[in-house]
Amino acid sequence: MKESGMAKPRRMGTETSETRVRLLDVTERIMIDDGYAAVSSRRIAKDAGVTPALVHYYFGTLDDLFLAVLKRRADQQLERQRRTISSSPRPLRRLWDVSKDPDGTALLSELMALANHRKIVRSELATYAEQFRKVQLEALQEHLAASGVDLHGVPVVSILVLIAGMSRGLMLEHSLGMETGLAETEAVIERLLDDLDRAAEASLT
Amino acid sequence: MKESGMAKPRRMGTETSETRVRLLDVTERIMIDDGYAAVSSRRIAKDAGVTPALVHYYFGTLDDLFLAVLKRRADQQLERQRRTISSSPRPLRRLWDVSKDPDGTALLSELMALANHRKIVRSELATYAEQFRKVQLEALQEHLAASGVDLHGVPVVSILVLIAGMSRGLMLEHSLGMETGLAETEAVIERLLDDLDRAAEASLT
DNA sequence: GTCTATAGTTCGATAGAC
DNA sequence: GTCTATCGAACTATAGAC
Repeated sequence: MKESGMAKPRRMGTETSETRVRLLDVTERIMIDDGYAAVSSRRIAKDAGVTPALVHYYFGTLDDLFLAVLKRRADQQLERQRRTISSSPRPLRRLWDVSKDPDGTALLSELMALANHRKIVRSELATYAEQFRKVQLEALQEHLAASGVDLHGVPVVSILVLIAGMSRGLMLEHSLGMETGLAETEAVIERLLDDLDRAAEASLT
Repeated sequence: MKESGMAKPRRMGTETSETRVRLLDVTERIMIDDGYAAVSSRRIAKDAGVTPALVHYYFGTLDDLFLAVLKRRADQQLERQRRTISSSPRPLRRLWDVSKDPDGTALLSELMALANHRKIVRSELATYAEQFRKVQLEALQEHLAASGVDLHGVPVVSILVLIAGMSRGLMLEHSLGMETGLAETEAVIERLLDDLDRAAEASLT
């Protein structure tokens, strides 16, 4: 299955085309720098040095393009994510550092905003996001169960929700130009995660 | 100062016009329901039952309209916010409940997304957001200092950043259709805030 | 595989009548 | 205070030449 559903018999570029990859790269960059609303076939074409028609040749509609951006990112990260948690000695801190990546966070924020008024993007994004959380939860639960660390009644999944929410939140406020409380809060969270990681490490020895 | 800078000598409606208020209401509703990208003079006019030209008559440009939406909301909330914290027996829980308001959170999220590519919106929003945080911080610091509660090294401002970030985060994930971990995490945060509130109350008696 | 040309929309904003 | 009429620009998407 290379494209959505039983589409019209229209010509469409191959998955491996270099141009296709470049168009995805350019689209990601526009979304990160100027927001999803700045994405148009003309803008993409201009930035990529091709003509607007090529965008439609490769992706059909803009919805399909957004879905392709989402799918590529998500597939890239999913397997890596699973390994990250189960192989790192400090999985929580590692997860936090990965979540803090400015580009990734910005792109995710834009996709979430986009999902607000593109039904197909919403359902795809929700599916991926749930999948991510479950993969992370499984790996983390395994890790913490083995170490027998005490969370004082806090569900393991809440640590993941906290990491996801606060990395997005801090990044958003920072890119807005806010300052009050950001650095302190980042430090508090990192200390918390480090403490948990260390406690888990200690119980394992 | 009723409008931005030394604008052209163009006619413009009064601040108190009923139509103007209705246009602001309709614009807020569109942003909350369908996102800022759905806002256009034609859409506003249609929903408000007037003609598109009226939007420009009252607000000039769309930027001015967005700024008016922001200003009205912010001014409404600012004084109320200050009173909320210093008058409630459980200020943190109260702040959390207010922050959870779906409409307010959605509108703020849209304004933040909008700020991503409208310079003037960004700087105004950042100014207001910083002002909010400082007002909250001042009131909260006073409250907590009087009660002498122990935060175990967590800065007071971080509680505010947490409330802001997680209320937005939980709401975003919920509106996306996600489920895993949301209810548990909301409960954890509310327990934490309630505990702090109770501790502060107890030290005051 | 990539291009030109273009149809068909929708938009912001303004001028000027009422 | 509200309307009609309209200009000029940007956009999505397609058909068909090369």
